[in-house]
Amino acid sequence: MYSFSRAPWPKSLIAICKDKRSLSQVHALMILTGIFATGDSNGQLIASYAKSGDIISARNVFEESLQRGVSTWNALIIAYSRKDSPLEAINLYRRMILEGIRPDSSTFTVTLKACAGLLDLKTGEEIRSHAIDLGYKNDVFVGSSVLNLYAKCGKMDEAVRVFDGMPKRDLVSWTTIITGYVQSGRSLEAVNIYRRMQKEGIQGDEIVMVGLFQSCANLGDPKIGLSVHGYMIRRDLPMDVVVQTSLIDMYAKNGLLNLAFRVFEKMSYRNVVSWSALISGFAQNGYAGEALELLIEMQSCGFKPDVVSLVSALVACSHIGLLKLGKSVHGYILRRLELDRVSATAVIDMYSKCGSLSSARALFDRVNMRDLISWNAIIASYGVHGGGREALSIFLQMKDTKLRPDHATFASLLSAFSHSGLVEEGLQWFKLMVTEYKIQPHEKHYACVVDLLARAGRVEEAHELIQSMVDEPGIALWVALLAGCRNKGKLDFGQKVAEKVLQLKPDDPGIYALVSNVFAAARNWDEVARVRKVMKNTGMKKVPGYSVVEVNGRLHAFLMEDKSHPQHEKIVAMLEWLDQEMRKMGYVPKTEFVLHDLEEEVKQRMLCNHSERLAIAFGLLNTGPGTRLLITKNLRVCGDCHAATKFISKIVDREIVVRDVKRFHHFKDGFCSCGDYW
DNA sequence: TTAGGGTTAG
Repeated sequence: MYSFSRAPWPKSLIAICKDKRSLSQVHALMILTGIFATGDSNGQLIASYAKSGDIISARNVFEESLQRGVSTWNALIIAYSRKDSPLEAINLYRRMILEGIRPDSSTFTVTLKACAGLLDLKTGEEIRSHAIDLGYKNDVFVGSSVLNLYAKCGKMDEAVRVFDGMPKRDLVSWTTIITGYVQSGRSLEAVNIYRRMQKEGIQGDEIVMVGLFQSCANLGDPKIGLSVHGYMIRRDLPMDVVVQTSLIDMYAKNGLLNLAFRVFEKMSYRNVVSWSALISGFAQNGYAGEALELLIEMQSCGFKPDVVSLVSALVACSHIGLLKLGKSVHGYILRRLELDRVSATAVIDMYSKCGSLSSARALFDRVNMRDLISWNAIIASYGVHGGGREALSIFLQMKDTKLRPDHATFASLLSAFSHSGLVEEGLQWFKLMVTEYKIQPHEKHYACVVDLLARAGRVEEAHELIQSMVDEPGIALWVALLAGCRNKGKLDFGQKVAEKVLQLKPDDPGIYALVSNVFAAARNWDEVARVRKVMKNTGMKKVPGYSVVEVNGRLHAFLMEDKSHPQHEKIVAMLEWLDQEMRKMGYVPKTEFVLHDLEEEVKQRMLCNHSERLAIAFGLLNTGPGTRLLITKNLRVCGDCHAATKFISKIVDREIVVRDVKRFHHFKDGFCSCGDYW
C-alpha cells in the first residue's frame, strides 16, 4: 500500500506516468484522497497531460483547480507555447496578471517567446518592462528571451544593446545573438561574434554550429564551414537531422554538391526538409535533371513534397525550360497545397523562363498579396522577353503601391531596357535610381547600362562610364563592352578591350571564346591562336554548345555537330531543304561567327550543325503543323542562327521561341521579338 | 522549494 503521510508524493508519482491511462488513474486517486484540491501538484499534472498530447485534460485540470499557484499557470502557458498556440499563452498571461498572480522568470521567458513567434514587439516590450519591474532585469533566461524577441522582430541594434548589457551570459545567449545576426542577413557579424565567444573561452555546441553553417551558406565561403564540420567530427558533437540539413545547405550553396551529397547519404534519419535542401542545391547549381529525379525518389521513399520542395522543382523546370512539368507542378500546388506568395512567384518565374510570358502575367494579375519580390519577378520577366516598355509600365504601376523599389527592381528594369534597346530610358532611370531613390549602383547596374550603351554601338560612352566608377570595375563590365564591340563590328576598339579582358585572367571559357571571336572577326588569326594557347595552358575548354527542345513534355538535347541521334539523317535532310528555301529568300551565311580559320565552305557547313538548328529541325519533324517550338540554349544564339531562324519561322509558318543564356527570342513570320537588337 | 523556461535546418 502507498503511504499518504508525506505531502510531495503525487508529483513524483505523476512524473513517472508515461502514458495517459496511468496518468488518469493517478489523477483519480488524487481527487479521491483530496490531495489534488489542497496541494499545488496540479501544475505537474497539467504538464504531464500536455506532454502526453492531451491539452484538453490539461486545460480541465487547470480550470478545476481550486488553488492555482504560479507553477499552475506556468504549466498551462508552457503547454500552449509548445502546442504552437502563442496567442493562447499570451491570453493566459494577461488573465494571470488580472487575477493578481505574480509571474516568475519562467512565465516571462515563455510569454516573450510567444511574442517573438508572433512578431508582436509591442506586447513583448510590455512584458519586458513588467519583468524589469519585478526584478528580473539580470535574469539570463529573461535576457536571452528579450534578445530573441528583438532579433526576430528585426531590431538587431536593440538586441545587441540588450546583449551587451547582460551581466551574465550563457551559451544560449550567445547562440541567440549569433542566429539573430544570421537571420537579419548580417552573416559576417555572426562569425565575428562567434570568434568573440571563443576568445571568452566558451565552447560551442551543435546549435551554434548550425548558425555558423548558415552564415557560410549566405557568405558563399565554405572555409569556416569546412573547419567547423571537422571540429564537430573531432569533438564527436551530436549530428542530428537539423545539423546535417544545415550542412547540406551550406555545401550546396557553395557549389560543393559532392560534399552535400555525402552528408545526405550518411544520414540515418531524413525528412522533407533534408530532401528539399538537397533538391534545391542541385536545382540552384544548374543540375535540373538530377533535382527532378531526386524529387521523384523522395516520393518513392514515402515523403510528400511540400511547398518548398516544389519551389525547388519549379526552379529546376525553369532552368531547363520544361514547361509541361512546370505546369503540372503548378497544378499540384493548387490542388494539394496552397499557392502562397513565394510559390506564386516561383510559378510566375517558371512560366516566364519556359517562354510563356502570357501565363506569367495572367498569374501575376491574379495574385492578391503582391510583395516586392513578385513585382521584381514580373518586371524581370518582361525584361528577358524584350518587353522593355511593358516592364517600365509595370514599374510605374508598382510606384503607386506603398512598396519601394530596391536594387533588384532596378537591376531588372535596367536589364529590360538593355534587352529592348531603350537607351535613353535606361540612362534616365539609372540617374533617377541614384538621385531620387538613393540607391547606390552596384556593379550589376553598371553592367546593364554598359551593356545598353555597348549594344547600341555607343562603346566610347560605355567605356567612359566604366572609367567613372569609384570601385574597380569587374571583368563582367569589360566583357559587356567587348560583346558590344563584337556585335557592332567595332573591331579596332574591340581588340583593345579584348587585351584588357585577357589581363584580368578570366576563368570562364565562354569569355575566352568571346575574346577569340573578336580577334577572329578581325581576321587576326595570330591572336586567335594565342588565346587558344592561353586556354590550353590553363586547362580550359570551350563549353560545348547544346540546345534542348521540348517535344510532348520530354526534353531532347542536341550537341553541336551531333551525329549520334537516331533521326540524324532525317534532321540533315530537313536542314538541307530549309537551307535551300532560305537561300531562295536571300539568306547569306554569316561565317564570321565560326571561330576557326577554315575554308568558307567548311564554315558554312559548321553553321548548319549548330545545336539550335538540329533542335529546331528535330522539333519540326516531331510536332504537328502550327505547334510552337521552345528551344533552350546554354550559350547565346549566334548571329547566323538568329538570321536563319527568322527565315525558318516564315518558311514553316511556326512560332519558334529560343531561350538563350541571356534572354528570349520569339521568332514569327520572319521576324524576331528582339528586333535584332541584342 | 523537486522542475519547469530561452537558442537550430530547406
